Amino acid sequence: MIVTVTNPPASELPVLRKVVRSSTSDLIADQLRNAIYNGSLEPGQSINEVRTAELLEVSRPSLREALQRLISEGVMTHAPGRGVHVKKMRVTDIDDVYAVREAIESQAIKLIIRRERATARITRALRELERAIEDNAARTIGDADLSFHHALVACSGSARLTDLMKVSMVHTRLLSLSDRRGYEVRCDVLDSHRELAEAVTAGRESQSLGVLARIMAEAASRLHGPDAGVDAQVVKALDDGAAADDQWSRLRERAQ
Amino acid sequence: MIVTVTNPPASELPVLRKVVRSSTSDLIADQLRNAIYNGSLEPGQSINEVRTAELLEVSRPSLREALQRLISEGVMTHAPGRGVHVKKMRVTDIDDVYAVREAIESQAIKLIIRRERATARITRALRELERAIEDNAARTIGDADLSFHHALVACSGSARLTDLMKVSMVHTRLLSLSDRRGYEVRCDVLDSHRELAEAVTAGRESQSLGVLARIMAEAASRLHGPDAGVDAQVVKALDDGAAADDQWSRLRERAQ
DNA sequence: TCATATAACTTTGTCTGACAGTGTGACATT
DNA sequence: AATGTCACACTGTCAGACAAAGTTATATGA
Repeated sequence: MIVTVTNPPASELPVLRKVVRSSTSDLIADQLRNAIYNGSLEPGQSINEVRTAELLEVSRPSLREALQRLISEGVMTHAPGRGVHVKKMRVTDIDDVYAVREAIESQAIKLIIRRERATARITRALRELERAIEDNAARTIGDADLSFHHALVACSGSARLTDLMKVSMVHTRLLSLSDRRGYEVRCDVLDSHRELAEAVTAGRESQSLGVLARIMAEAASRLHGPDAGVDAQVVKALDDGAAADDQWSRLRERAQ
Repeated sequence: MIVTVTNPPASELPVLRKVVRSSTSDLIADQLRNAIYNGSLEPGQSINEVRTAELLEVSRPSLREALQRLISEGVMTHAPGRGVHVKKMRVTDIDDVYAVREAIESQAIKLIIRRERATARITRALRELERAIEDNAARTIGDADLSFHHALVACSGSARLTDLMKVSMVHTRLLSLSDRRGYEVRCDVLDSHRELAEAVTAGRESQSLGVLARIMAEAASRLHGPDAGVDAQVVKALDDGAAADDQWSRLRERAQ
């Protein structure tokens, strides 16, 4: 069989991947989203368009495009005439966010089990969680916790569910950050998550769903808890005080 | 107790609602989304920024903001250097969209039953569906079908699930519109939906979830069906040929 | 002194115009 | 037939502008 050398079919060059070029507004949205996720931008904080655009060295239109993105993700809110603010979660948001997460993750579990998908990522994420708990830093544990749930959904192989999970992660983080008690974690995270990982890996559907429901309910009730008040005005920073990204600490100051 | 007359607390004037002022980009996004939903804008069609902006009598930046919105909703896609196109669903999208819908609607059902929420809207939507089936117009039936599922989720009272359902509706519509056979509906929609409505209203959780799963699976398999090919290049218009909005038929022509 | 009204300032919302970079199609060339 | 070249169209991004809306500060009157 003769194969021409010039212009070989894609299958012959499996090394080459589709080139990904992100637009400016994509990059801006990513930065802002990360800044929110890691606490550099606090809930309720307003985004000054000119200053932020200057800081990022982009034009105002590009920034505004990115903001639209974040607004439709529910990560920022738009107050007409008053601009864009980082979404500040209220008490009513707690159950709502966790309802969505239970929807996404339950479905992911069903898909994983029914389609018998590989669960290596989940066990790997569980090990990361174990390690984070040893370090005993709330922020690290929180990250590992969310990563675990992301891994769970990613295993399902559903692109859309995985995307939804990504924004739900930010929502969850915003819930904690909007809580006046700041960032907290339950001490029994590891047990329940290990149980979940094992049940999913073993293909025990109803048990998995049960454990998941329990995890969600407990997380929600922790936020609801006595004198919780996600509604609070004052917002505490993350308790391990990990140095926030330089750029964004600057932004936080300058953006008033 | 003395209450000042000026600036009365909101609770005293329950008639007054928060004024909603939509931004231009909001309105544009709505128009484009509707145009996609009712088939005026076909899957794969590209959006010429200058022409579309002229047509809507808005500036290019405002249009671009709206497009960002739609892109992040997964209703349009962005090809770098080549602009924005109406999302063209592929075979792999079928199961993905229905997986998300099952996730959302299952959770909605659970919430409705556990929180014992009113189900009037569902029965009302069912009656609309009955009426639409009598008319025997595929497009009307499709609308009523989706409205039913939207009503179901809205009943749950979860704002986020309801929002997600709204975009899932457009995704579902895009699935049908991307199918070369055009718009079709199963003849047994009514039976299954009536069964679902009754089960939910009666609070029978597992039965409801079962019926829902069946509805989703059947809808997906219809699209997968023999010689289906959502991947198809040619796209048939809606079969009842309801006159598409004047403005948008113009756009379709002019936007190439 | 407190509350309201006026003024000054800031910021948003939107538009116009501009221009380099990239994609596209026609045409010439090898 | 494949490649190279050119012109054109469109996108991606920016700077600047300005009215409208919000915000803060100042002045005025009870």
